Amino acid sequence: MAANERMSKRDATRRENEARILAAAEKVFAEAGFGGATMQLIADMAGLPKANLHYYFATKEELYRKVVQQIFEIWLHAADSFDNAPGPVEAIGAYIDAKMEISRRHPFGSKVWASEVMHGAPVIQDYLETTLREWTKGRADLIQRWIDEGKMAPVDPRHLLYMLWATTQHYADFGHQIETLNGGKPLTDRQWKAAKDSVKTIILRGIGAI
Amino acid sequence: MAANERMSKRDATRRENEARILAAAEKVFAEAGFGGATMQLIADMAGLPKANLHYYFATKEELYRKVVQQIFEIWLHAADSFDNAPGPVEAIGAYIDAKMEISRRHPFGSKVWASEVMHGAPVIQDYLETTLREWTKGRADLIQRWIDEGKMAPVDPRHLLYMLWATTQHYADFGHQIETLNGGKPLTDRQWKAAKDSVKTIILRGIGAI
DNA sequence: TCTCTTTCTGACCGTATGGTCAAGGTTGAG
DNA sequence: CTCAACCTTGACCATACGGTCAGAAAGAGA
Repeated sequence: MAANERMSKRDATRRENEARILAAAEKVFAEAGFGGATMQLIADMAGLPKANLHYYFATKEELYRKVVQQIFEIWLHAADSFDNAPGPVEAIGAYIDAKMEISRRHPFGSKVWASEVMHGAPVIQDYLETTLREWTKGRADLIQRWIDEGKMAPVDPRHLLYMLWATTQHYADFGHQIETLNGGKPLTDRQWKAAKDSVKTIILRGIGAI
Repeated sequence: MAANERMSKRDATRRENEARILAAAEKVFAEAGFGGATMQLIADMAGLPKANLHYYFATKEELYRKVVQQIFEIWLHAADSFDNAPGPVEAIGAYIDAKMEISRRHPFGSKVWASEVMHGAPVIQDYLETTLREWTKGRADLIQRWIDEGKMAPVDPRHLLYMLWATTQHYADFGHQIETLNGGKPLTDRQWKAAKDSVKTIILRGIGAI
């Protein structure tokens, strides 16, 4: 269906239902894990009968796979921040901003992703071995080039990438812990900014880019 | 029972069985999540009939709680590295070493801990609010003192701590991803050392301590 | 050895879950 | 208006799971 065609009522309903189900599933999978999540709970949260879920998504696995893929897309898109930057300060700074923003806006997705990887990536192992592996190699090469050009200190590019992932995703995956240590209150706008700035400052200075 | 008393056969068996069950449970909970883990699987892995598990641990929740508590102990013990150090370089360096070693030696425990926190800490919320909160405040104050004394750059102590946790635990929690990006092979001794050094270098330079 | 306590285990039970299905309702092209 | 395709849903099913229990086995103390 082309974008300029008028959408039929059916198409609109389908699209909306799928979106509701996916959103509900993301939340339930994040909060209960794959094994702890139930189709009934997802259905209730989406406001649909359980049998209807199985009309749109044949099995729990299929629904889960869609959720994980959706997250992977967002995740990869943030990687764009890395490109078209003259040097490490701009690239890594923008990447940290983007990933921190994802942690803030998509905490459920981040948790589902973390859970998937922690359990051995049963669903997205092929993505790890293809897309992610290539992406990582490309960025590691880029970082190495910056090092060779004297734009930053000689650090292991891969461990730097792991550090970026770990630090930014921590704010989503361990958000509950952070909230608890913040007096039980979610981080405010100001605190999120402070978090971003802290991470950027420490890492950029840590790699000798500033 | 005092330590110098001879242990009866019964006591020895009990101790051994509990240890086997806890080890098996840690692995299964880490790999499948609480919801995905089954008592049958834990029993098989421990080499005991399922009914026997329920003799030692009344419910799945109780077994899980023991596993999580065990991990928290190890986690807290690593925190000792922070003490009795003259300044940030020694303290944070030792802490990174200790936590990286835990990630390497107790990857299952780390995953269970991560999973527990990600799911809202249903079991160890009270620990977060008491022990962890106090520990964090103490170390944050200590870091602030170092800043005031000019031993390191002014960074937000709490965000620094989060960064330490995130970065070190990442090597356990996302170990599968790292292994995949390492050509499907676990990190070698040399690579673990490189990881530790990278983390220490970037962070210690990042906080202006070296 | 005898006896009491602790430990072990196969068989069993109620429940919750993922998934199915048939019947009825709704939509839209021709 | 018609009808075929599509969507919705309550009721249902088979299975797998956590947990129970009665009785057998093994150990400890006398």
